[in-house]
Amino acid sequence: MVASGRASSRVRFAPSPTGQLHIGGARTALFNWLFARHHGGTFILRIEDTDVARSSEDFYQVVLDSLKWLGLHWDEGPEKGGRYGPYRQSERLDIYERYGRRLLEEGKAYRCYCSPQELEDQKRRLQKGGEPFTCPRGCRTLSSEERKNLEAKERKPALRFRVPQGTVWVDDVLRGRVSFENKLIGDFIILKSDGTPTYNFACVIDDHLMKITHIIRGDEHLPNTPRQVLLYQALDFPLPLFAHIPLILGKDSSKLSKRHGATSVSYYREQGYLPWTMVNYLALLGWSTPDSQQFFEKDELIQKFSLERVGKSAAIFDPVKLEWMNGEYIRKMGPDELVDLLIPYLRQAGLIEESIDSTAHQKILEVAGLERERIKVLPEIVDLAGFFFTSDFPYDPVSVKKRLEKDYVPSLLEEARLRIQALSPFEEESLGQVLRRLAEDSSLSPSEVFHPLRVALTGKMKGPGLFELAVVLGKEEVVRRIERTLEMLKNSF
RNA sequence: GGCGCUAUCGUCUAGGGGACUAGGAUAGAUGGUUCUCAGCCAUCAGACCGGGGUUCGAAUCCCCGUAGCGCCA
Repeated sequence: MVASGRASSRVRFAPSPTGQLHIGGARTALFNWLFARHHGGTFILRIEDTDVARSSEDFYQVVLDSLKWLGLHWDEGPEKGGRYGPYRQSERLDIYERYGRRLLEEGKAYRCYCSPQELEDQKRRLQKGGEPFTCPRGCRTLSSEERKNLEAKERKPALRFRVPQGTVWVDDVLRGRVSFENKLIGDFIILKSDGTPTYNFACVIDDHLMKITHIIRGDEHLPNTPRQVLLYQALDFPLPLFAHIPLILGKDSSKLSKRHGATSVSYYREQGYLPWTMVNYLALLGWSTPDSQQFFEKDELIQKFSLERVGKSAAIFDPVKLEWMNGEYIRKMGPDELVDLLIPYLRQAGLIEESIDSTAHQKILEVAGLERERIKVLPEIVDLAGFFFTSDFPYDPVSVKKRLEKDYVPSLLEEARLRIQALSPFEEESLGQVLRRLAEDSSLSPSEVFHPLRVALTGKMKGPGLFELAVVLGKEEVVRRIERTLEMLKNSF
């Protein structure tokens, strides 16, 4: 099977702007992009927006933005141009019409005058009998006189492809040779009565005109492929190579669709996932290396990717593993890089100023260093580390009850306050010594000292090391927070 | 209803006749490290859809079922 591409490989991703770019579409785009980059070929973006009712300019923009965010930049397409444009099908209607006329003149297509309602009825009727589809009026064999009659009634015809007899063989890079009986396909519409092309027709013409060599697309198109192959043959176009990649399914194992909710690329972008996490995770849905490698850098992924190692069975999208992977990538990141990503979220939460001086930056850097192993998605930084930036943080009731509302705590905090105040220098090591000494002097275990103090300083039971976080807060602030906690306890008892 | 695709731990997967007491990742459980959480380390539990063949030998090849999914302006 010829799955290897040459430098002249041309592949495309052809989304419909009828919704957000979803995970499945992104994965298809990714495999095409990887294939092109691996072989030094060309990655083309084509917009299939002939369905005017469902397509929108907003979605068009979202799809482009999502692809860019993922880093799947196209070589030809909207905003980029290219020799084979236009790259939006809505701007290519005259082309489809031309080819439609050609097939009509060659007798390979005919006008069909049946109404949608008639066709619907016919379909239901035939479905029961298990018969292949034929159009109810027998438009296939209409005489010119009958045709004239119908046209006089102003009924607009659709253009239907005359499927020849025989068997179509589809050679698929991943699935081998699949056969379909022509007579079961039935003459299908190529141009609707309003003049817009059907998916199969527009797709074939564009793929040919854009010189696509490898059609890598979702499995759901495999049943469409024999129709397309028939069109290639009728139009005398050379066949490209097909590769139908497995679908991505939702938790309920039905096709992952917009209905599943959190399935759009933009959603994960907003939720604070890193673009490369998405790419890496998506690559692993349906593709793997012999050693099941989990992490790839960009160049490495391009270098290792191959169609041959794409699996055949559908995969369920697992947000839990995606989250894990995002956490891993956050931990791998350099501190400066992480800080840049965190700042927008801290700003949005009103925890830091618009402008950040070097002191502030330094503090964020330290906080990032302390919290990085806990962050799985970027916005978590707000809940995790809010207390570093504001004294007005919430006290978790459970933590207060469990760690602060004890008889020994007020005197302990009072003593801690005094000793910390006297402490100089205020460093992790010296603070640790002081607090351990305090435990000893009070006949308490270190934990009995650390835990209440942690809640006093952060409002929570969980978080970074006590000494580390205290040093970042600074002595003054630590003392202030202890005082405030004492005040709070006095009032509640 | 017809046609098509697919079928290994809950999930993502490795495996392409003997190296399989079926490997890795994730999620789960347990223990260790530690002031908590997270992380890290160690350990455990967990799968070849069913039935027939082919073969000395089948997760791997073939057939039939079954199930899931997809397509049929």
